[in-house]
Parts: sequence; C-alpha cells; structure tokens
Amino acid sequence: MSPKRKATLTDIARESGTSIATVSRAMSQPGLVQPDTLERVRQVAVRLGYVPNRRARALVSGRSNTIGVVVPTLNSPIFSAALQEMQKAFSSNGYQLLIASHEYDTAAEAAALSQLISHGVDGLVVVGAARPQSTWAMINTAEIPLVQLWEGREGYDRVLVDSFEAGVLVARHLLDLGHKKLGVICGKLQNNDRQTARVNGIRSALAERGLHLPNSQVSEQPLTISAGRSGCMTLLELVPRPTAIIGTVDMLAIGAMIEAQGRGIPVPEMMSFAGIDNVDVTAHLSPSLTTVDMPAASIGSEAAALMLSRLDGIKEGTDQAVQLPISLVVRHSTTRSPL
Amino acid sequence: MSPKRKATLTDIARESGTSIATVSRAMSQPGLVQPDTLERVRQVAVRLGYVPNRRARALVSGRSNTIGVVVPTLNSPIFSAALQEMQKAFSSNGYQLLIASHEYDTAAEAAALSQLISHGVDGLVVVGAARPQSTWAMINTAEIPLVQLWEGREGYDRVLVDSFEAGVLVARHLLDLGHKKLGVICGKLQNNDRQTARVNGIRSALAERGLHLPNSQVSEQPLTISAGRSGCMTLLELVPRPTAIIGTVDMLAIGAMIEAQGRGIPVPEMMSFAGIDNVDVTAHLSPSLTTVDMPAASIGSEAAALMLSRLDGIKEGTDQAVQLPISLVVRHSTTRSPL
DNA sequence: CCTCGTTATGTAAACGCTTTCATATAATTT
DNA sequence: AAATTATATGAAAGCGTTTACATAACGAGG
Repeated sequence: MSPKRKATLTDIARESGTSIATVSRAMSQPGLVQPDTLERVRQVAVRLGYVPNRRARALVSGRSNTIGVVVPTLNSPIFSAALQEMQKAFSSNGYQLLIASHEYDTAAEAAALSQLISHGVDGLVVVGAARPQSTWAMINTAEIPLVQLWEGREGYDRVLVDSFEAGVLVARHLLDLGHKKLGVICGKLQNNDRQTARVNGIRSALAERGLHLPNSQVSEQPLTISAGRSGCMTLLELVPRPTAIIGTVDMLAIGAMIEAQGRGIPVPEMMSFAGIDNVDVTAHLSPSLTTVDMPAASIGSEAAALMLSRLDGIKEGTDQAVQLPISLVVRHSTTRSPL
Repeated sequence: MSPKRKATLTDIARESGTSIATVSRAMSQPGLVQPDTLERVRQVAVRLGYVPNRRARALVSGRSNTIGVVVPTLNSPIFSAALQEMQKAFSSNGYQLLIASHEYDTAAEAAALSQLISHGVDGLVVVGAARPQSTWAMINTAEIPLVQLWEGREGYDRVLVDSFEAGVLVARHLLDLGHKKLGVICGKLQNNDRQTARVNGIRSALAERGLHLPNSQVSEQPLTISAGRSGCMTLLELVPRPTAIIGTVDMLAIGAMIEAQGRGIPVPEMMSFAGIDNVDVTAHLSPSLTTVDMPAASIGSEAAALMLSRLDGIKEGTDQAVQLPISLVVRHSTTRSPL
C-alpha cells in the first residue's frame, strides 16, 4: 500500500530510464525536456507519489520560498487581518508563511527572529521598529529583505499608518465637541511604538488647545475588553470626572464604554467614548463606536506586495515606504460635552 | 560592512585549525570534544558570527523542527486563540509554526498541506476531518504525526469538542424555556463537520420533543457579524416569526441580535438569541449572550502536547483522542418564550 | 612489551536537489 | 557535404550538515 521510503529524483530516474538531471528539469523547467520524455517522467512521478523535497531544493538554491512573520500576538483582530491578507498574497505566489508571536516581549522577538533566520526564510516581516540594537544587527547580518508594519525606521521597507495622527484625529474630534478633560486608556507603552505614537498624538492635539494630559488621566492596560473596563473604573474616580474617554485600541474603548454603561452612565449623553483601529464590532455596538480607521488588511496586502517585489528582484536599491491613509469614523458614542 | 559570505562549519574548521566534524560536534554535542578545542572552536564561531544552517541540518537529519498548521481562516478569534496557544507551546520546545489558511476551500487545503509536507514539516495540525480521500492519502504517505482539532476521524490523534452536543445544549435550553419555533443561522455546511454537527445537534434536540426544523428556518451564511444580521433579516420574515434564534457561531448570533434590536425588537423579552463558542465579547454585550463554551485555547495547548509527545517518541502506536468538556453558559439574551 | 579499551579527532559518505559543463543528436546554414 | 547552431540529455560538482567509520594517542592490564 504505502511505499516505504519516499520517492526521490533518483527513483524516478531509474524507473523511467533517464537521468536525475532530466527528471529535475522535467519538474522545474518542463520546457527543456522533450515532450515524450516529459510524459514518461511525469507518469512515473505520479505512480511513485513523488513530492519534491523543498529542504534539499532550498539547500542548493539558497531560497526556501518561506517568509518569516513576527507579530506581537495572534490574538488580535488587527494582526489576524494583516496576516490573513499576507497569507493569501504569499501563498498564491508560492510562498509559505512561518509565523511567530512574542507577546510584546523584545527578548522573545529576538529569539523568534533568530530562529526564522537560521531556518533560511527568504524575507522577514515585523511589526514596528522598537527593538534593541542587537536585534537590528542580527537582521542586518541576515541580509534578507525586511518589511516593517505600522511603524518603521528608515533604511528598510515599511508599510505605515500614522499612529500619531490617529491620536490627533480622535482627540481633536473630542475637543471640537467641547470636551476639556479626557481620560486615556492605552496599551503598555514600553517597546511599543504604535501605542506611544497614539498617546503622543493625543497629547499633541491637547497641546494645540493649550491643554495638558497628566499621567493620572492615562491608564496603561493589557489589550483586552476587561482591561478596558478596569481602566475605565480607575478613570471614573478622578475628580472632576473626564467627560470623554479614548481607548487607544478599540478593545479598550469597548470595555470602557461597557463599564460606564454598566454603571448607569448614559453614553454618549453624559460621557463620550472613542477608539482607534475600527475593528469589525465597533460598527455594531450600541451605541456604535467612534474610532479611527486603520486599514489592517491593506497593511497586510501592501506588505506582501512590497516583499514580493523585492524577492522577484523587481525593486532593488533604496528602501520604500508606503503610507496608508487613515480616517476618523464618527459614530454614535461621541457627542458634545455635557459641561 | 563587507558583504561577506555566511560563515559555515568549513570556515570555522579552517580558522580554528581543526576539522569540520569536530566543529559540528562542538556545536551539537559539546561533550564529545576536548575542553580546550571546544573553547577555540567557540571563539572562532563567535568571531565569524556563525549561525547554523537549519536547512542543511534538516536535509541530513530528516527533521526540520517545524510544525505545519492548516486552519480554515486566520480571521476568527477561535482559531487565533488555538494558534496562539500552539505557538507558545511549540516555540518553547524549539519548534516553529508554519501556518496556512484555506478559507474553507478543500482544494486550497490540499494545496497547503502538500506544500507543508514537501517543506518537510515534522508534524501536521488540521481542523476537522472533512476532506477528500485524495487529501487523506497524501497525509498518509507523508508518514508524519497528525493532530486533528475540533472534529477528527479515528486512526489519527485528535483533540475533540463535541459540536453535536453543543447544538443539543443550546437548543434544549431554548426548548426548556418554552420556545417552539427556532431560527438557525449557521456557516456553510459543505466540508465543514463542525457546522454540520452543530446543526445536527440542534435538530436532534428538537426531535426529542417531537419537533422538526425545516430548511426554511435555517440560513447558511459566511461567519461574520453582517452575515448574522442578514440571516436574521431572512428569518424575521417567517410567519409566524421564530421566538428564538441560534447562531451556530457567536459572530452570527451577535449579528442577529443586533439586527433585531435595530428593528426595535426587545431582547430577550420578545425574542431570544444564543450562540456557540463563547468568544470574549459575548460576555460584554448588552444583553450578554447565552452561548456554549468551546475551549479554543485549550484545544490549542492540548494539540501541542499531543504532538510533542509524538515527536519525542514518548507516545507510539495507536491514536489518542482527547475530549474537552463544553458547557452551556446562560446569560441574558435568552428567556421564556413570550408565546 | 603487547594487546585492549578509551577518548579525541579526522575522513568521507550520505541527504535530495539544482546547475554548470560536456556530449550526442538533430536542424539549419553555407 | 561541411560547418554551424540549436536542442536533449547525462555526468558530476556542489549546497552545509550529520554521522558512521577509521585513525591516532594514551594508559591500563596481562
């Protein structure tokens, strides 16, 4: 029933009375072998259930047809969406995705990258640019194309969305509605340039109006709904209470809004809530959540396009940056300040 | 920086005045080389920035330290959660995850599996057992450990949750509340044994009470919130209207509930809604959603444990099945039938 | 001393594939 | 008909490792 050893080129060569070189060509460059030989080889290949060994192929050709992707976490609709698109684009170009996550730990990220590199990936995709010099050095010595997502440093390809501007947009929107005291719930800021930029954007928008955001009005939290709730709890104790709360990711804003509603605070009449990212659910909540659209899926497809152009040698030389547009999505969770 | 060639064992051997075999041993079995030689080799290795080439290692050793995982989609909190756990468990055991998705297309799944196998993965993880005979044949000839998730056929390791029972639980709950006419919104049933089993479970619970579920009361939809909304729209046109709607995945139930609320139908007073999966948000909706807890994260970690035990050769021989418990989570979206 | 283990190291053969380079045959030109 | 060119195929050289197998050095037991 099942052949003991896996079929190799040598087996096919023997069975089809030809040479290993011819079989190799029949597989990868069919144009180079005569039609009848090709047919014969193919039949034997099918009969033996031949599957090419990509490891061997990778060893000799120096290419593995594999792309390494390192994301902070798989448990986020944002990164899932980007991954999903990359997976689509890469697999239809014959590439496989080697995926790792590091749970926002720089050491874990370095370890993952090192593994991927020694695995021989043809390219690397990472999120953000905040990582120790040693990690950058490792990436450099690998000498393979790198694409950075969301944020990115110069010198490497990158697909960007303006996190700072996202913070500005959402804060300005609330200020325009007359809110003077904001609460902010954000993710851990250390080694997270997306979060940092968003908060900085908020601060900058406040500064434009001569306002200041003391640390007491900022709550750092994990990126979950429950964390959003507890962040909200903290902020509600401020005196006077903020009239609006920004979650720097939607999940936090959602949690915060739910917590407020649970305490009988009418949203948005008494208190406004806004997020950033525009994940699916936000449109369906009641009230629907005002947020800033950050096109995660497009980031994924753009990244794939960028990487593929590098791998095909179409683009060479200097680094490219693609900036994707973001936009404020005003829904029903924000309204004029009651004060 | 000089665009130097990557250091290999040969380079280190030359520079350290020893042989390639000794260097290899120094790397992988340090106990076999004399301390001072070891030291000398290590220093040269560091100086040259040596990184072992896993492809070559994989070629000769026949192991790639890579696990292939094929999921229907990355865009689902269920699969993300499972992947997340697997990633954690595998990476801390020195394995990398090679991930592919197929968007519920069996041909795409077969292609992905073939790619993974030819990549030389040491093990495969798949979701469900519904795939053509040809795909199973391919898996068989690969002769590597396989773990099936959610559903699985005998003869291969599997981590199971009882999808049929999930359907039974949720339907029985509604029947107990006096509901007589149910609407069901489910995912595409073809080649999806999880969805099929859930619907069958619902049908079976109805049959226990002598009730029948005509196809007109079942709406097949993609697995999104919007799809849940449009599924709900269809079902609302039935005369008489169902008094309760089951979404066979939470996203569908959420969409349905939102649609009903949007039309001014009081939930749960006038109409009950229930889902299956118990994803994060369900607890925070208003009203919170009654659902069946399906432990996606545990499925991931159990799967990893099973696979690792196979790879370490701890477990040999017959297939193992791990059955994880599920449970009805009654929240506030379901109540007694108004009729 | 000579044989017998140990222990440390080197030699060389795989692993399965791609890819020059050379050769043989067929097709085209002079 | 000879010379040139194109086309198909084969032989063989790696790609960077691991791993039998062989060799050499060194005490120990007889």
